[in-house]
Amino acid sequence: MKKTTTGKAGSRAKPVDTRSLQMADIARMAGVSVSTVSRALSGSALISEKTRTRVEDLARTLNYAVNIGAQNLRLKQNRTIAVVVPYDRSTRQHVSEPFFLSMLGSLADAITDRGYDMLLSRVDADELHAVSKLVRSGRANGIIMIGQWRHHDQLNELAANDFPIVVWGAQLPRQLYCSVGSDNLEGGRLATRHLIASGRKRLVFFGDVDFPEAAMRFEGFKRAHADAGLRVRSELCIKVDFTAESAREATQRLLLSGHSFDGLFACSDLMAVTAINTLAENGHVVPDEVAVVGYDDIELSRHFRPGLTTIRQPLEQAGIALVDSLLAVLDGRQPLPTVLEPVLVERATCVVGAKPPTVAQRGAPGA
Amino acid sequence: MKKTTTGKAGSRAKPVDTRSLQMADIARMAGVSVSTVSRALSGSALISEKTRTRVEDLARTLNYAVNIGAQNLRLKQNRTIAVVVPYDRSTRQHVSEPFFLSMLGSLADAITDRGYDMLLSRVDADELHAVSKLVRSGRANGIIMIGQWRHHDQLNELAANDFPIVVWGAQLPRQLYCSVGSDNLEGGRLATRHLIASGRKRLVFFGDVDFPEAAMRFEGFKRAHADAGLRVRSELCIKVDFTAESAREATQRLLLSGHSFDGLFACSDLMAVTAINTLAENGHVVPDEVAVVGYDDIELSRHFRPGLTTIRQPLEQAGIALVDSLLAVLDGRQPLPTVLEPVLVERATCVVGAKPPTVAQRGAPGA
DNA sequence: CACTAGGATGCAATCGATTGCAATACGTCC
DNA sequence: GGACGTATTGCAATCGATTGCATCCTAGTG
Repeated sequence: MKKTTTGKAGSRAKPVDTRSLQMADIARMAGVSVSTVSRALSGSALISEKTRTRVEDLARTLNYAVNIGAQNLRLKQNRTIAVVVPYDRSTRQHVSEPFFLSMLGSLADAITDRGYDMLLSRVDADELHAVSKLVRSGRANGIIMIGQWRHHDQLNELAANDFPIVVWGAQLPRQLYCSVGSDNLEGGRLATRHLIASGRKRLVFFGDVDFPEAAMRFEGFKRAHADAGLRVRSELCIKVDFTAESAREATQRLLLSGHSFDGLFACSDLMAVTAINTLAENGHVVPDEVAVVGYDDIELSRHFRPGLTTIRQPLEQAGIALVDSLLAVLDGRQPLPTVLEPVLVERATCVVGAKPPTVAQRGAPGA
Repeated sequence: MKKTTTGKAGSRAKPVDTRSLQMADIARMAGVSVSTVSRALSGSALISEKTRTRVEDLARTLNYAVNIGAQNLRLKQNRTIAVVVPYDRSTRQHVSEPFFLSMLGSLADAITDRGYDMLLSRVDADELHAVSKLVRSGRANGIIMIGQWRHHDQLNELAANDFPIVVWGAQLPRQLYCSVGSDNLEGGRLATRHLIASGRKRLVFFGDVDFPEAAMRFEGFKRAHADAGLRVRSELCIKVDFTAESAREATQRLLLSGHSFDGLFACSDLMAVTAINTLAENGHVVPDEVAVVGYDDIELSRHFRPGLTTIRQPLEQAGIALVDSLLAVLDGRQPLPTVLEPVLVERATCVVGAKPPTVAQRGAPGA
């Protein structure tokens, strides 16, 4: 009942099994040894022109492809990079958050371009150490993790063991792993400075400073205030996690609180957009009464009206930098963290019969 | 200079190489054979309780993980599903198109839940046959392709050779492969009927009927007209591909053409949103003058104002159906195509001081 | 013609696991 | 005490490739 895997041609009964063609088959048909086929297909100089052509033609004709698993096993390589998207059970944030998705696209391009395969994996953010299994088990050569979350220490521990990982996120003190991220402090400062420059004085901050990225942006928020001789109003600094619901709630609470404000810096476009919508639903005009600046410049922002001014993270560069850094790590080098320059993307408010994008408006505080 | 791989303990010099731990190491340390370790770790009943515990503990302590490559080679499996996102050089559409990305998230979840890994791969839409290499080379067990594009025939050819593939897209006549998709005809009909029900009579269609999905939606568009005793105005049916630029251009050309219209059905939310913005920039009020319905219900639409009425494709179900169908195919069965029910998502126009979402408005034709 | 250099090819070990079958150990029963 | 059953364990083949080394063949040279 078992398949007798003799060297005989065997019964060519039904190809139903799609039992893949192997080198041995090609070898037999070409009348040479497996070694020769292997060498011919890998372009070894040892093989004569004539033989190589014959083997190559045969392989092409039969639609043969080298079994990568076996090849990898033998060569101890695998040309695969795992991209890990942690998800947080508590905030229920997951892979479909728009920013992550854009990042994925950018990574897919960069990885493919370099001839690697991309393995996409989600892990519970509380089980980050589990990712090491991807490498230990030979699934992937190395890992790109999107976001540090609250797990700087876990990441450090991994890196301490020479684990090939590169992280998208903030550059932190005493960081053992290589990171790629935009300059969050500068980003926060740019956004805030923009609001201040347009005459806003009572600025709201939306973000969760438990996340390193958000903490840095908050730092920038404070610096910009200091630079302008303004003080940060702690009652306007609100902890909002990266979900739309959280932002909606926070906005409503803010309106109810009665604190006045005329500007808002949100740590993500999603928050910003939700805040704007919530404000509008409550009869407040954006940007006249409240100017809003977001972060990330996701696809959404490009189509949103009123135009959402935001801080763009150069995602394409990010994908490339992440991949190249990881390849460097795999190559035994120790690449330095990459800090990308965030860019303020100022979008004109294109209301019907759009006013020119004047910057120095002054509106009555909301609520 | 070469590594002498003798059975000796060898020089434990530097673990720099991170040369991975193997079963042989565990075996040596546990004082048993490799076979025993393998059985112990895979929970074979042949192994005594005592030995198993010892081996398991050792493995855990040493942070050992079975080399999946070798395991797969031996077991002739690989528990990996490749998700292929074709990109089209001509329309320059690629993986970051919002709808694709949402689909990815949904697939990642479904695949992970079933204990498979997900390999993400982009291929040139003109080289679709190249995907078969992923399976022939043992990279993945099967393939989920997102979108049929214009390549029904190529897909059929693959499927004819018992190639394990499942496709997200329309169900077409004489289709050999398994597809999962929403009922595009019904979707188009729903959207159109909604426009007609709100009193619109001169409807624009935006889409590229070279894509089967769009063609079906157009069919629904025509049916709804017929049902209502209206005629389709061919001068208002415009070929627009799935990019924002194309939609913007088309809208402008439409406005310049002087043809009057009071409703618009776009084959994607991206088109719809772009059209709305372009209309607004040209001084036209949506939805008063022109009512717009999109397709997909991407994240963007949830946050867009005026609220975008759209046809939702149930992505979560889609991901699950795609994965389960593929698993069925891999299991040798022939799953039937899945047709998911599209849903009309009606969003109130939430302008400041929002009017109630009355449906029966009648506006002056644009341009 | 014998000898050799060197080009082309094949043999067999190897990568790190799994598993059929043989071998061993131990206890029980006649 | 010997035969036998059962519970464990190990040996060795195998998965599909790559590659060091041996072998074979041919042509060139003295």
